[in-house]
Amino acid sequence: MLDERKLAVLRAIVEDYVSTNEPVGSKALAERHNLKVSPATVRNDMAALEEDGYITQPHTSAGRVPTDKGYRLFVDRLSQVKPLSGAERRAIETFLAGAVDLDDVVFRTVRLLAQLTRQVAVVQYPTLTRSTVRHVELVPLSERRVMLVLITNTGRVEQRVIELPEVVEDDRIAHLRAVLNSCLDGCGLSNVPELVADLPERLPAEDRPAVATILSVLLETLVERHDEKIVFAGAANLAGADFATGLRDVLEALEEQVVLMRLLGETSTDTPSALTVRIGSENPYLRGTSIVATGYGSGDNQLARLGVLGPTRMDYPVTMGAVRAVARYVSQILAAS
Amino acid sequence: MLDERKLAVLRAIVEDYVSTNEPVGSKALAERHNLKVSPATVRNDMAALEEDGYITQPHTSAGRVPTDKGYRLFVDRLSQVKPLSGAERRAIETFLAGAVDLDDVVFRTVRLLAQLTRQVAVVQYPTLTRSTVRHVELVPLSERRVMLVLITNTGRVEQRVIELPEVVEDDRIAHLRAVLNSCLDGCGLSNVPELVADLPERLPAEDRPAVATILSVLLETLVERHDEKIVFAGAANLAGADFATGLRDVLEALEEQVVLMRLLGETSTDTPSALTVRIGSENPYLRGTSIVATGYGSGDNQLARLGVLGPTRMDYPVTMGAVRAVARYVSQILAAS
DNA sequence: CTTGGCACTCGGGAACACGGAGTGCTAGAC
DNA sequence: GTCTAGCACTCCGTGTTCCCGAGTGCCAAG
Repeated sequence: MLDERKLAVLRAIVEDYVSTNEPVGSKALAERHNLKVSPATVRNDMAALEEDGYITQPHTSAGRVPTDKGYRLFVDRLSQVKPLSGAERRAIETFLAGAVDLDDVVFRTVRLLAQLTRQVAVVQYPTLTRSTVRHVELVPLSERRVMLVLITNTGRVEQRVIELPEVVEDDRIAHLRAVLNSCLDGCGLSNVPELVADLPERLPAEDRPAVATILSVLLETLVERHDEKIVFAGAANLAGADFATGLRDVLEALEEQVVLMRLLGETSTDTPSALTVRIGSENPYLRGTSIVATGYGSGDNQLARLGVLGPTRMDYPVTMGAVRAVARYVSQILAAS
Repeated sequence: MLDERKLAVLRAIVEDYVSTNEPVGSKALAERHNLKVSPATVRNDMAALEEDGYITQPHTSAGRVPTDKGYRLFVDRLSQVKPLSGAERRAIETFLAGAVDLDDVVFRTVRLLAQLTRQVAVVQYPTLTRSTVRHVELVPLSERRVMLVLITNTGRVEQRVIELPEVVEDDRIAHLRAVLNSCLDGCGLSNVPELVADLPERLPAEDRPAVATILSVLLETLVERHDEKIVFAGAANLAGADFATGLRDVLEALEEQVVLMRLLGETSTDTPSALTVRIGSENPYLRGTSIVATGYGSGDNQLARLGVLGPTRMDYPVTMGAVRAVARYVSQILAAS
């Protein structure tokens, strides 16, 4: 059905359309890519490709434009991920290496990815659920208030101010901190609830109200944000492109954590480190956009996802190369810290 | 020069233009606002206003549009800040009260302000420089690494992982923590450098390398971010409006912390809690946009600034009301925590 | 000083023509 | 059977013209 040459024609159409943003016609195609055949032949192939739904024409007597299905075939079979240049790689490395804390890593990553791809970059914060407790800190602030600080092995820090039901002396707090740490240190966050379940019973009765309050806040902290935080950058890159769905919808989705989450995470397949590409109508919301995403984190310990979002008419090989490279580097950085 | 009626005409022009987005003509003006005079008279007044540069006409034989100077006069003398409705006030209160930590307060504030004004909201994080140390924490992570956590009275938390030059035992760390806290607790951040200056000398010689490392990181933390962090929300609200300078520039500025900082902060007058309005060309960058901003924080202790950014053609009274109200509420929330 | 009248000016939309790029089809060449 | 050349056809987009209407500026009268 689709012989070699038809595939070559499709590839050429995608490439030309992506770079020129204009429907591509048979004549220009036969010239620019040396297909060794005449425009008429190309036309026949195009007719076949259109028949099968890979391309379409905006109007009679205009050139052809790839459909979502066409892009899909292109991504799956006709293109190779394009590796970054040496200069780009070095730039990534030095830029990410300068980060001082987790926030900074995420911030720099998203900026970098946006700049590299000239699209909107999206990065999910490393999930708490799969990480482990590195340290729990209780800081007395005043007689009735303590601050709970939870530090994970990914460098994430969560803090809460807790209003205690009664006055608790500082050395009791210190003791409780020691108990908590001995109990939780190094444990996976998802195990925390069961690990602290019997804690009140193992402590003096007079401490129980305070302990209960603290634990409830701790548990709340764990469930509340576990993988919700997402940041984006590069919105300015949307200004030029025109979206089927309207710019407004895209901007709204970007600020809606939940939607963004779905777009990025929906595709957590069994191999999360693989590149995921979702094209146009394959997306749950935002039908007019494409998303190139992947997981990051070292090896088996996948932390979260990152990727870029852009118009379906994007340069997939380059974008995929950038996403993959950035994911690798940020994984390295996080593993090292 | 500008009698009562001319001012009324200017006010009417601004109001009509803001609500309709179309140049307003003499006839419509005389009808809609009951000015008790004929269109011809209004035309004479308009000619005078144009002569003085308060309004302009896009083309001959089109209606008039306010200039930046016209908006300025409107804001300064012709309008009153419009207070929020009771329902809006209650909504603000409950929405902000639900915040769990500083990040959350800032996040909710910026979302709220964007939604309330249907513009882009911008909020600067409470500055470190004017706040005080609430607690310093040193958490041993491994033999050669500790985490430094700095908690301020505004609820801000900064943390850094520090690589020590040599192995330091845990009880030395604990001692150092105690010393640091007794030395810094409650002190203004700007005083920290001098307060820790002689610290190495007051400690055993063997600790000095480690202390020096830790202090240098601490000082770095203080200067690095002191008032740079700014977040925005509501970019989707830009989709409809058209900017003189082009949407792309606005989006770029929003992601450039430095530019945003200048836009928001340039106007730190001697009374920072006052509403600041910058109209169009009065802005350093982004000539085509207006900014309504104010400081927040309780009374004399101004923490940072917040505001909204939109097209010069915006509803100033309403926007100013919303900005002022949100600033007040967030000040309350922060003072209480 | 205000008002009604009037001539003038443009901007923008509708109608129209036209050139060009691109297509589909068919008949002939390899 | 597959490729190629030629040809008629179809629209898109652009440029042109025309016209209407909203709005103005000016003038003379109340």
